[in-house]
Formats: sequence, structure tokens, C-alpha cells
Amino acid sequence: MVLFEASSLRIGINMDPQALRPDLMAMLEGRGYRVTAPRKAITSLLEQKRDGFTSDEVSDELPSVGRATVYRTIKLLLEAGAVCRLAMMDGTQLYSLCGIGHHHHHWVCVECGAVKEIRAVAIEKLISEIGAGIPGEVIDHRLELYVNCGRCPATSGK
Amino acid sequence: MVLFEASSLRIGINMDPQALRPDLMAMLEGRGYRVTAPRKAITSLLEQKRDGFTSDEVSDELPSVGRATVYRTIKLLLEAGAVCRLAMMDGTQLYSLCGIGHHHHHWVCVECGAVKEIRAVAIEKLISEIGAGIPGEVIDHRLELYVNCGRCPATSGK
DNA sequence: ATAAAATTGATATTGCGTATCATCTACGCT
DNA sequence: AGCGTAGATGATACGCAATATCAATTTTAT
Repeated sequence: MVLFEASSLRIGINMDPQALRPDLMAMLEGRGYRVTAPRKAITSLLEQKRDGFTSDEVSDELPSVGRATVYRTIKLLLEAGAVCRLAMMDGTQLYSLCGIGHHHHHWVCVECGAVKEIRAVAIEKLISEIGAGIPGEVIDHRLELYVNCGRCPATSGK
Repeated sequence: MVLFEASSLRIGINMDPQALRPDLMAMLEGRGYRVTAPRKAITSLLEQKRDGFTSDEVSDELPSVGRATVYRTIKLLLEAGAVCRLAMMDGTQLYSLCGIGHHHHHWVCVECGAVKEIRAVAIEKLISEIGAGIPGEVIDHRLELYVNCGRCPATSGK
């Protein structure tokens, strides 16, 4: 995780997700869920993933585990806050491991699907200022940046 | 459309969508599409809508028009920039008429589905600063605020 | 009025996810 | 260690939003 300052913004970008290895199974167990073979398979696969992933992709990589179980387990991880869901430009859903515990946003490479976390205090501040000008209460928000990361095979090949 | 200043932010919130009546059919015609009865029915229905809407909802309100045509027409309006798509908190898609021509964001009431546009120069500035700290090029972004508008039947009834 | 091109709608199909439910398994208890 | 049961699984069916197919229809330029 690299932190740097950019014109009064404090931006945290997770540059090395390999360094962060959450124990997803332990997180589920801590929430009262049983330790089962399918869950161990799914969580240890996800721990290897640095980019965004779809449920289908996980399912394809684990033929021995039923599709329903893959969906169910990802849902549990979502509820546990270990995984987050983001929307691609066309609206399709992508999941991603949460490296940072805190609230954050994402950028996604539209070419290779790489996902990185963004944490900028300035964003939260701005959003709460906007919220002050809106009737009612702001419950949540979502911010996604769509990029061409310039590092992926798709981009560097061109 | 009401514009106001809030602590150095220039925020534009479309408070009166009734005032804006885009001629959607004319927009499609201008892009070379034919004027047909189903398209007229769809566009004039959409021109009445102030809140977000789903394709299904439109389809239900126009039983005489085939579902496929509803989807196709909304897609054309999306490409024409007359309609935008946003994601609800659970990831489901919602469409909304674009009152403002410029780039903007949205807030959505999670209770009643009301959608309003937000335009804040500060957001764009912040995003471009964040983009400067990211490898590659930022192509696009998405920002949605989820609110309890406090005005809808769902909320005021409580 | 006519013909070509665009559009339509019925239908089938896809993608992504949830519901059902009989079977199986983890794990707390003795 | 064995047992009982709540919890978990997976095959299947289903749901929902959207797209693909394609013959029939409609628009529009001529």
C-alpha cells in the first residue's frame, strides 16, 4: 500500500495487493459460519486474486463446487465486508477483495479488469458537503473511475 | 433548475424537471432514426417521467409496444445521451432522463426511486486530481449518492 | 405508388443470480 | 469416538433484465 499526497488530497492506493492476505475463511468462521471444503476452496482461490472477478469466473475455476455455493459464499463475504461489488461502465457487476478495511472507492481498468482501491479523504468531505444541499439523508455513495491502466496485455500490446 | 453555492462548491440540482421537456423523438430523428408509432409512444411516456424508471416499468405501461422495442428504444436514447443509466445500491439498473446536457452525477432515493441530477465542478476537479495519481488514463467515472429523500410516501408515512 | 431499408414483435436465448429441497456434513455434546 | 441436528451443499428449477433471431410490417426516398 502506497500513500502519497497530491495537491492537498490524501490518496491511498493499494499498489501491492499481494502484501495483503486476508484470511477469508477465518473471517467467515468468526461470523459463525462453518468451515467446509467448498468454502475453503472458494476463499483460498479468492485470496490469490488481485483483480476484479465475477462469480461465474470463480465457478469456472472450481468445477467441483456448485454454482449456488459460489454465489452464496461470495454473498457472505460481501456481507462480511471482505469483498466489495462495483459496477463496470456497462453496468455489469464485478467483485473485488477489500484490502483496506475502511470505506474506499475503486478504479477499474476497462481493458484488463484490474481493480485498485482509492481512499481519498477529500472525496468524503466533498460528498458530505453535497449531501448538505440535498433533501433528506445521504445513506451511502458509490464512486468508480474507469481507466485504461496502460499496463495490461490489452493495452501494452497496442 | 436551481443552482446554489455551498461552501465553494458549485452544485446544480435539477429541482424542477417538469420545466425541462426534451423532445426525445426529435433527438432520435436527428440521429437518423425513423419516426414510428412505438417510438413516439415510448418517448412521450418518458418525457412525463421525473423519477428513475426501469425498462420493465415502461413496458408494463405500454402493453401495445413489444418488450424488445422498449429495450431497443431506451438503448438508442442512452446512446443519444438523452437518458442515463445508474446503479442502485444493490446493483440493479435504473434509467433516468437527462435534464442537463452536461456531464453530471445523481442522487437516488432508495425508498421511492426519485432521481435528481447533481452537477458539481468540484467533483470533476477532484477526480482529475485523483486521476493524476493513477497509472494510465481515466476514461470515465461514476458517482451516485443514495439518499432517503424524506419526501416520498415511503418515508413521510413513517 | 413503389421498393428498399429500417423497424417491429413474437419467440428463443443468454447472463446472472436466487429459491427449493432432498441429501450430506460439521461440530457441539455426551 | 459416536451421535444428533442445525447448517451447508448441489442439482434443478425459476426469476429477471436484456439481447438475438427472423418473418412480417412500416417508413420514407424516389
